[in-house]
Amino acid sequence: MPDRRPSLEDVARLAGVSITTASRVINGSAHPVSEQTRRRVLKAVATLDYHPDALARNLKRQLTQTIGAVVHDISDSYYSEVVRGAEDHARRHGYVLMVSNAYRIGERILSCLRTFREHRAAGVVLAGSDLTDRGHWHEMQRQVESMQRQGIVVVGLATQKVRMPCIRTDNVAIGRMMTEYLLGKGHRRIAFVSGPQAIFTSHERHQGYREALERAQVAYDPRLVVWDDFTKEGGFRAATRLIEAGPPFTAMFASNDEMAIGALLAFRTRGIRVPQDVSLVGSNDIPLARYSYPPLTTLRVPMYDMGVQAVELILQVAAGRDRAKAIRDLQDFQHFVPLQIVERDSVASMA
Amino acid sequence: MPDRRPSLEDVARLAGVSITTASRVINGSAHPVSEQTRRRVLKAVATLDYHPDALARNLKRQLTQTIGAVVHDISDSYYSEVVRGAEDHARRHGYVLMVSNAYRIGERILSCLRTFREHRAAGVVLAGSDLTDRGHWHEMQRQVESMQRQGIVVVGLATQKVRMPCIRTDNVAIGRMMTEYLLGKGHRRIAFVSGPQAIFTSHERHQGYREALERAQVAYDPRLVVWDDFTKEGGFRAATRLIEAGPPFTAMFASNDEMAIGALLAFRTRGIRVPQDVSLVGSNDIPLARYSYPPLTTLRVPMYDMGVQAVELILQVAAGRDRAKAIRDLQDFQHFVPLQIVERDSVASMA
DNA sequence: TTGAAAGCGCTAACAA
DNA sequence: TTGTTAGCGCTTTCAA
Repeated sequence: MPDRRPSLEDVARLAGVSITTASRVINGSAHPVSEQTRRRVLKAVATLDYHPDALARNLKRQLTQTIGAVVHDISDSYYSEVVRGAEDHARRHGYVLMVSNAYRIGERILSCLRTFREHRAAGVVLAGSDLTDRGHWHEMQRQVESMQRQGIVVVGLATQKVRMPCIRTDNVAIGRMMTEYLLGKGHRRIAFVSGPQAIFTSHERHQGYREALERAQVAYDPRLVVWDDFTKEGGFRAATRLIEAGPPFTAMFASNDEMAIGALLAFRTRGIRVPQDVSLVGSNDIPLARYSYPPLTTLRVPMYDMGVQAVELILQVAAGRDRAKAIRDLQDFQHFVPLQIVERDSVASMA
Repeated sequence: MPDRRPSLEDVARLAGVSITTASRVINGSAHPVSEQTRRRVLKAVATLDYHPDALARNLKRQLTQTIGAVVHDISDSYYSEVVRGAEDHARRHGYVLMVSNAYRIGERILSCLRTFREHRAAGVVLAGSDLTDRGHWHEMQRQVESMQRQGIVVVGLATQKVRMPCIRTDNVAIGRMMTEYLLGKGHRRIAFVSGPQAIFTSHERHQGYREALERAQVAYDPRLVVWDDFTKEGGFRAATRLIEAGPPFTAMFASNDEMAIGALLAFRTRGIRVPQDVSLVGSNDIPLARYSYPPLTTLRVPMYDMGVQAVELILQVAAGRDRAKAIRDLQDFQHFVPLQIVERDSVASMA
């Protein structure tokens, strides 16, 4: 066996047929091939341990079997669930998924996009890239538009300042739902632990929080709101600040579960009991949420499905004839995934 | 601007130069190009919004800029940390990472390997694929050997029955260390929650557990050992079974943190306090470990670094001249990463 | 300093 | 039923 990667030509030569015939057999083409020839080719493939070169094939076919995913940080449960769904679905359809962590760094998001397009991805799933930075939009706008124009679908998983199809959550609704839930339990002094200022998701959830308060005629108290990272550490810091410097509160809404887990530790550290002393809710329902202590009341976001659906959208377009047109038609497509509150044990009524 | 993806030829034509010259400018070749020409080309690139085609480039160059990663399940913290390290490092060197979840299904692992080689990955990181199934080894053996022969490095992150370079943990040592730690705290009845029978990692940790017991002259009691999935659910189930049907124990060693988290819930559900009633240790030190209640005493495994190192190995080989030879030389390379116990609050002394 | 041309491995239109 | 051939978009000798 050769050290070099065998090519179709090697197979054809060994089987004593033309390269075309070999190709036909290997691809299971509809074109008729005699049983005997077929066998000879297959034999040669086995002998040489031949594996087709996807690069050459895709180059020729002018299409590709890859999809890119830009995420904030793959080790954050939210993104890993999304990616898992995306990968499962991509693989199911013979596509491979390229993944990149962009850590919400504008330049890095753009660079991932560039890399994926160079690799001729059929589409890109953009998660955790809803930066509020205006300078960044501009460049994104350029990049995404030009990708779309060239037939590469870019699907967003959050509010985007750039026009593109989205599979998303209604973050304002999330903020409202959780706040209303707490209000419904009789809480009036509700602290809000927000995600980073740098992304829209945070602002939207915060807005939902305000809206719910307003509707319930509860005054909005800015001292009850703290912004930090969407991480356990961020939640810990935010809750700590609130406990130490903020006015008293009977409930807290952490804008994602990771932060809620961090807040839980902050409370524990100070001997504050959840939910006896303070109630707590998160959002997203990451797998961990039911294993925290106490199990976290939160809101289920179908992360896995979002990954699946984003990929499905890409697949749809890729399968069509005029991709650029299909993309234009989808420009304003927005699918809002269903949301559902999951009640566990971190909330007490103010009865 | 065209809907079609512009090619180098389009750029050349617009700039009024040859395709060769355009290529030289775009690749920053050492070959001299007049300043004026360079500018014209760059201008054309901008106008057309040209992005080189990585497929064509790699096809020609006979190399590739991609690395594959086969993991068990990307939403398991262990793998997502490894992948994060791998991706960061790959990207730093201009490579893109393709990721696949194989869920420890033999056929699926093989299919990922096939896909990656077809896509001409420079190498593949194999994590969570240390299946004990003999039928599977055989096929793996064939596949991996043929990949290595063709210059594709396959790096393992766990014991492999197939010869390949590995960046790994000494799982027997892990089993021993944690058990000895518990013994050192005066525990004698130590339950062991093992990972799935299907992979070597579980058996190795189990063996370490036995060895430590033996050295300490503590009888091994099979009723104190339960096997289940390496997940929170698995840990919950295993601990529940142990509590309900097993003989009494004062400490439990869960072979990974996820399972420990699950066990924690099982204890809590039954009003068993950790560490007052029973001590608990896990392994790996996933980010969550310090946020559990109580914070988990565990063993730090440098997951991120393992990903980095696995990719580094691939990069080294890819950069060399004779790849197949470099791979042969690395065949038995085994790097054992440093391990360190992290003491938190889930263990009490039997003083 | 520039360009012509060969060819990476493959598919598909066309011919036989 | 089989084969010839023209590229896909790019890099890279080699020649001018």
